Amino acid sequence: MSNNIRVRFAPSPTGHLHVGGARTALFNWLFARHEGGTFIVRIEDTDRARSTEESERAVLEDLTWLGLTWDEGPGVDGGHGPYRQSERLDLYREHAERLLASGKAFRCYCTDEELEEKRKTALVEGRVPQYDGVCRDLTPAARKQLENEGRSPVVRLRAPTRDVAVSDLVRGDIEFKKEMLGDFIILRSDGRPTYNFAVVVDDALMQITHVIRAEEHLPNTMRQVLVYETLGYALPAFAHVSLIVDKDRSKLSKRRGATSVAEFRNLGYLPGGLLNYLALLGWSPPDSEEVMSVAELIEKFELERVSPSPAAFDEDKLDWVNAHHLREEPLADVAALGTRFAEARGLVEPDFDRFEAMVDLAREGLARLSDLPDAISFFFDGDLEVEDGAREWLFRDETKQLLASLVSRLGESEGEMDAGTFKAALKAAGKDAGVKGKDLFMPVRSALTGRTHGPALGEVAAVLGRGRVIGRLTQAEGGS
RNA sequence: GGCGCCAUCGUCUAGCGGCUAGGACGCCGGCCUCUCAAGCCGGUAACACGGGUUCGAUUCCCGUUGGCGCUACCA
Repeated sequence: MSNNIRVRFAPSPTGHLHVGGARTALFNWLFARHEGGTFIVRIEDTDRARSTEESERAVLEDLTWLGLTWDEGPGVDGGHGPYRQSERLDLYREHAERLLASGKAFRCYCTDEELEEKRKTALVEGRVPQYDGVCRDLTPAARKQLENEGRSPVVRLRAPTRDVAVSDLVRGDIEFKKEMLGDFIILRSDGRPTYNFAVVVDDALMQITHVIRAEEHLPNTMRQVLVYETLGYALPAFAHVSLIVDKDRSKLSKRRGATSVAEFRNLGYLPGGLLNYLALLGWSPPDSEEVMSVAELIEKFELERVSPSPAAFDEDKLDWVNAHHLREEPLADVAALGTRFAEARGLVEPDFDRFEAMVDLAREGLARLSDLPDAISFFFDGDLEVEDGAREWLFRDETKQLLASLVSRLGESEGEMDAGTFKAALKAAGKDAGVKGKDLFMPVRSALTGRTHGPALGEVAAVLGRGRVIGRLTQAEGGS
């Protein structure tokens, strides 16, 4: 069932899942599903100051809501765990120990202040700030001395000084100059690993074959390649996808609107709609069919068709994609997702079939589920809100007679009232009153829904049911 | 500052040396229709700039400009 392709999504639990992260996760997931590989989720929580369990829960929840389920990760053991970096500390220590023993890494006793001082001086003198290697070849005696001063060392990699070339699946060949970095830290003074070290140890141990991540990590790739090499592990393939930016080309910011998956969920977007839109940001299908189900995305997805340039988030198009999903996804799913939006507005319908029927009629005109309550509120009992435009139709001279005629026509039919019987009665009543077209429909629509816009009238009447229809017509007739 | 990435309609994109530069969102019209949507038809709008390479560049190379990222004991 699965081949040897293994990819991972590695979020740091510092808040809700961002749409950028969601897209990275999506590309990994689609690639894995398309290739029949394994999708792994790994929690990068080595930054203890910012990571919280609550955030981890939130991120995992967001992924689950999107349907991006993992084959290995928190809660799903696949033999390469644990899947939380905070639980893998011994692994990093062992690897660092190994490098220390072979002389490929060394302990550095420089303090933050000393380093900061040197950095400033370098900047002032117009040099590139870089670790100067003072602790590179400390004698055991010198180290003892420094430790006696109470300094706790970090571990630095003895970085090979040479250019590094990487072949990226979406960007082609990239070359990093050797001047770019000095001996960088792999283990902090408290024994926790730095990002670039932990990532490599984890990716190697978890046998990740394709590292698909955001472009912001591109410069890190050089360090990581060096770590792979000194550790003696084989390099994975890299694919750096572009960033999602704002309309004004800057980083996606909160102030401009929703940025997290949770926010989009609350705004009434469907998981399938959001996923579809996100996929279109930086990837294009081989055909020109842009509205796709998850199954179609999996079938069509290829890394070769991922674009290297940053993409701006466009809510208009998201709405358009979501609107399509709203009316094309299974009615039961849409209705189930819509329930909480309706109930939040006090629109509770115990009969799910009837609720489904309402959603079915309303979804034609919706872009998001948050618009659902407004679109179906008139189906519910209680005081019917009547718009000004609707009131005008009700006050017309001919309306009273028309409605009376319709009530009596409806009285002639028996049993269930479906859209067909209602329409037949409507037509007959129209003949009685000598009106047709707009003059026939609008007064009735107004009486039944209190509005001048809405789904097909016959279907609306059927969902309302004979009792409500006659009740509302009678009430409107009396009031007109 | 240094290093790196990116550059086709307002936006998402197709294009992989020869195209009237295609599609989608949006916008503007029209059709359909009881209405709103949807749907259908039509319109609007782009190869950042300058050098090369080539018979021929949107496409390949270099530079400029612009945008973004990295430059932490954050990820």
